[in-house]
Amino acid sequence: MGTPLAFNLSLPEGLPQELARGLEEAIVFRDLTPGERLVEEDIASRFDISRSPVREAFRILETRGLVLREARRGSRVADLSRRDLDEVYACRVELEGLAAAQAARARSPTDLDSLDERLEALTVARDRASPRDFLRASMALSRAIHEASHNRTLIRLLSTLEPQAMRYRYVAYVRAESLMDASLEGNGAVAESIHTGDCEAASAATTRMIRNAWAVVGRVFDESDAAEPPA
Amino acid sequence: MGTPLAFNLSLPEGLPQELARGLEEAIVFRDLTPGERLVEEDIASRFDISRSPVREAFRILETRGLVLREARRGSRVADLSRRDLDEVYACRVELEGLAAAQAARARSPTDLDSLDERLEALTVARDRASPRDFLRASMALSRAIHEASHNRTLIRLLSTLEPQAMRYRYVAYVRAESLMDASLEGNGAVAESIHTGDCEAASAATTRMIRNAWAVVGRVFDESDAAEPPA
DNA sequence: CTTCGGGATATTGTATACAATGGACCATCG
DNA sequence: CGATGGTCCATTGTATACAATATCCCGAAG
Repeated sequence: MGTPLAFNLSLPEGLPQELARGLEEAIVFRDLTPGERLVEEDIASRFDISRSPVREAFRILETRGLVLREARRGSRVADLSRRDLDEVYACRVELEGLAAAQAARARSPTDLDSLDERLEALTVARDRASPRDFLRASMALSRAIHEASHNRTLIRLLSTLEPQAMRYRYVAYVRAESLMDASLEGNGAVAESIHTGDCEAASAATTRMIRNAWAVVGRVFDESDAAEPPA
Repeated sequence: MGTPLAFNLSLPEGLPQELARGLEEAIVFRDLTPGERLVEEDIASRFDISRSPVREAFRILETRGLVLREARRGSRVADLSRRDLDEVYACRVELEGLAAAQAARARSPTDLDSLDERLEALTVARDRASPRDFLRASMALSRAIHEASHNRTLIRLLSTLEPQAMRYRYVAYVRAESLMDASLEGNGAVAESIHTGDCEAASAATTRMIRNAWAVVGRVFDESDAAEPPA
């Protein structure tokens, strides 16, 4: 297990949200390991806050599939498994494809600027060859695409699905940094289609990219032992 | 506005979940009207409980798109709009299609029994010509299909999407009861494909059914003034 | 040696108390 | 008469206290 929870709480967006963001990063980057128990009082005292915002943060993470809560039995970090990976990617293919198509149709000039900006940042992160930075940049770009769809319901669904996917991507990027190149290339193609306004192309480029990532990330996952065997 | 919150709390599944279920029905069936403010203390005192479980219930409903929460400004029932309707249905086409396809592949004998049972119940509800009963039965059938996919991530996503759709379906069924016939027929076709195990057919039947419903429900919605004009 | 039961303990679920903030109302001033 | 500022109040956000329950440990019985 990694560094235990070394982040600070600012509060521009509410304590629970801020805490959830920190815990989410800790889970994605494996500072909190799969299956690890999360005790409300522990987290609360660690950040010198009460259990109320901690509970709310746990609920947020539960809707993102990162934390499992069982009534009166406590919470724990969700396990990683090949089955879960397949579930997440099957959903991503559909929803990301839809997001790209709608983004290509509904995009605004502001959206395109945001897209270009974040694609540039992704390139920079790739050159730094840091899986963490690359993933963060990739997450930001994805969100920009989702926003460009101007479909708030879709954005809501994707915001609860993407963090779950990030965990598998992180495992894969650490073991095979070259994967970042493929991701960068795929995202470039998607961005271009969105610029053009070609819905079909945007959707096709996206589903192709994600299906490809699915295959590779899945292979790397099977070769690693990132999964926690059920105790 | 309708009967204000006339349901009781049993507690087989936790107080917040039970409360959320009741409030969800109240919102779907318009006992709580779009835009209506939801004050934690009011609900709490009405059911003789404290604000804690009420807050948790609100959060659950927020993830289902039924309640909007703004920091320190309180919660209110989400508005209905043509735009929101289109957003929800665009997502449903993709996710329900995927669920049907995976159900056709992964179904177990138990799943098929459950499917038949609920399809039968749907027929009965149609004959009763009660939009409420029909919707409840329809929701149960949908869930059975989702469960049959054995894709927990997909189930999670759909459980946060479907309640939002129910609101629009309710409005439409009240104004045009004949819509229930179309729904029954569509669901029959889907169930048959799942029985057969034909993924393609199951997916196609589902997307066809939902796209058709989208068109009709949208038309009825436009003709009604179910939407709350932004104050 | 294993199994069953009972009590202690750790942890969550709920209730209540307190703090902080946003909005409304009203008076005053330009 | 309209704008501006200040005070009050309604409501949420956070903290703390209390209740309930699942789990673990240990001892006794088979």
